[in-house]
Amino acid sequence: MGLKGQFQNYLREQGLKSTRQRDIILDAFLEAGVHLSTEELYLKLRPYHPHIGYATVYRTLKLFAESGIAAERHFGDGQARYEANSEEEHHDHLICTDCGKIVEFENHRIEQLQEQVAREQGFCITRHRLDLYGLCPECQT
Amino acid sequence: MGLKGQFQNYLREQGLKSTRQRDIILDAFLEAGVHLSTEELYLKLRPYHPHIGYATVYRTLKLFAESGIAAERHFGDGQARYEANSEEEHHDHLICTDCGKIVEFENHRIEQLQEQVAREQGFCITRHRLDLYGLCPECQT
DNA sequence: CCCCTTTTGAAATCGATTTTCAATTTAATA
DNA sequence: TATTAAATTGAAAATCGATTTCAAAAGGGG
Repeated sequence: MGLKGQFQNYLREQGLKSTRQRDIILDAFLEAGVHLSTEELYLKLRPYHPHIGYATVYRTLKLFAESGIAAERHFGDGQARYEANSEEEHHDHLICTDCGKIVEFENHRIEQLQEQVAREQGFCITRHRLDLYGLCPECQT
Repeated sequence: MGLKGQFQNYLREQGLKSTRQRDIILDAFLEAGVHLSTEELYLKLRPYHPHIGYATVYRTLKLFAESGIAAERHFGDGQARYEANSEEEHHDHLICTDCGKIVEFENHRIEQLQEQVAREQGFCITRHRLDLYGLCPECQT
């Protein structure tokens, strides 16, 4: 099942309603790719759907996060960003501190080591974040 | 040289002044251990030094970060936190999502793998953050 | 001590986030 | 299909932490 179905399920389970706005916002969100802020998504929508308010975009993104189809992230620029949780697979980020480019990666061995570290401390991990900040190839003068 | 000396050096180099407030705030900061927010440090100081304003604490913590003796961190609760940079050694965090407890750890192998991943993408890493969120032993019912 | 620069503290401002509230929409039920 | 209760919407207001302003105070070299 895709993220759209997953979201519909969540709405049903919670007794929430499926609305035109939520459909539009979800489509735009998925289409946009990753790492949109509330404001960016709002501005992207406005030309086509000027009737959709900022508060609705804000609330809908929160709802995406609650439903598990998206995750809220903070990359240090003071704005929350959301990324779609494409089934199962998790990814971490390489962030260029010069141009802001974000590259995703995955490394199973690192994840294993994280589990091991947590186990040693008696922790049970539910999620993690690993961000590597530096310069991308283009920005290394 | 300790962090205090390092900070005094920084002030001298930059032509900034050493003040009573900065000394008091630095002492309280170092004594408190890690991970204080501006507000927490301000409240901690207030009973003993009611004359020190919030803005001064705020500015002084920023200054600690600039001088390199502290680092600004965000753990997702919307508040910036500062931790002392005890010489050289870097550490990552295990964060309990229930009680908020923060445990530090270090794993050289993970750092090596991070370097490797970055190299593969052509990135040159300057810093990273690795936070593991989950339940601490006490909070696992 | 003088003077210039930096710092301080209270209050104002800022920008993002979150809430409020009346009007509207959804969807279950009759 | 009409009714109705509950959820949603959008604009505006409120909130929250972070940051700046500005006049008064303090540091520190000469």
